[in-house]
This record gives sequence, C-alpha cells and structure tokens, in this order.
Amino acid sequence: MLIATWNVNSLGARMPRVEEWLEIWSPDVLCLQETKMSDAKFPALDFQRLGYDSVHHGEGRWNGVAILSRVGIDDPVAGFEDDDEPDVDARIIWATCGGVRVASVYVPNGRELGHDHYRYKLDWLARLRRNLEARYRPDEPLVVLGDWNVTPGDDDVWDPAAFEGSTHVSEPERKAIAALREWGLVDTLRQRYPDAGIYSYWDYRNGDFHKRRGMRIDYLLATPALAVASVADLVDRNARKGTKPSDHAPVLGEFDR
DNA sequence: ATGGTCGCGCAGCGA
Repeated sequence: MLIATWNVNSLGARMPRVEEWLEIWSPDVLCLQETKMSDAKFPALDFQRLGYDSVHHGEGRWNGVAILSRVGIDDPVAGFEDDDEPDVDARIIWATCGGVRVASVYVPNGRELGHDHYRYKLDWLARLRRNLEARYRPDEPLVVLGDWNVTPGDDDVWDPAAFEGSTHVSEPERKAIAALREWGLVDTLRQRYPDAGIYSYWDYRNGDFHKRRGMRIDYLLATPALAVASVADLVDRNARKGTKPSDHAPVLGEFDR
C-alpha cells in the first residue's frame, strides 16, 4: 500500500501537475492540503477518471484538505471527530482506505510566536491529540499525514540558527508533535533515516530549492500497528521542479499490507 | 542589496 501526502498550494493552479503525478506514481491513497477550493469546485470527476474516489473539505480561498483513494473511501469525517465547536478553518478530513484510517491534515502556520494564530496552532495540535485518544488506539492501523508546519527536530531544518525565534522550530510546537508520537505515532521517514537532512518544503524565494534550503514539515505519522509494515519512505523532489511547482514536494510511505 | 515568489484576485494578505 502506497500512501502519499502533498501540499499543492492551490489545486486550481496545480491540477495539471497533480494529474501527471498520479499517473506516474499511482499511489493507493493521496492526501492533499491547501486546495484553496470550495467543495463545489473540487474536481472529483477528473480524479474519478484516473481511478480515484475522493472526499474534500474546503472553504474556498484558504486551506482545504482532501483524500483520494483507489482502495475504497469509507466513513469520511470533515473536521475533528468530537462534539466541540467546529474548527474555524477546513484543516482536517478523515476516511478509511483499504482498512487503514487516514487523516489528511493542514496544521495552522502560526505566523509569529505569540500571535493569536500561534495559540490557535498549539490548540489545534492538542485537539488532534484528544481526538486520537478518544477515538483510536495505537494498535489499530491509522496514519495521520499532511503539512504539519512544524519541524520535529533540528535535522529537519536547513539552518536551525536562521529560524531562531520563528515558528516551525519552537519548543512548544515540537512538544506538541512529540506528544502525538508519545500517544503512539511513528514518524516513518525519520525512523528509517535517523539523521538525514531530508526536506519537503522550500520557499519559492531566493532560489531556496536549488540551494537545498528547505524544511521537513510534511510527513506521515503512523501507529505502530501500521508502521511495523513500513517498507519505504521518500520525498519526490522531482515534483518540486519544472513548470508551476508547488512549494512543497509529495511525501510517500509504502507499507507491506 | 534588509529584497527576493507564489496564489488569489485586483490590494494586499498569507504562506
């Protein structure tokens, strides 16, 4: 089972690249973030033509998450699986694909330390943890994947010193990700490559991609029940090249199941 | 050199 995640930075702008990419890789499941699209405009028929069922949770101009699957897509839930107030943004969608519970997540950026949006980011991650605790167990096959907007450690940033005092590297954010791991999630790529400088996002500016100045903020977090079957992890850097690329590359995990 | 690029949508914000 091949499961992938890709922050496409507008599906409207990226559809040619996404269709091309699906034909190259034929993943079983592809999670998308930042579709920047309403549900009404989501091109479900185009994905159907490529063999994928899909679910989408979008508002229009900002955010927006989706799951595409060619191994079934059951029990979809848009937003958190709790009875609290609905999230103000469309940032998480769930579905069961081929016997694996999948969540596609677009974690708030945070903007600046101390900003209201930074508090929202930390609250959002805590709410995700409560959702997992209330609804799932680490011995069930589940993967939460997407754009976390947090580097789990210093190996995940091209120059940690350059980001001192910024979001994406702060201790509270990293503790929130560590708390998810402590509940029972495995960062499969990092487990396979313990200290490699592997990135998934490069700013469009400054030629950062060509200078290899990136961050690893897109990843799969799988329960041990699923991670035990992990056989490969990779970032498709080729998708960050060429005409009208997203600023994120797709991240793939393969499981022997 | 203290910016630099995208996307959205038509100014300027968000990333």
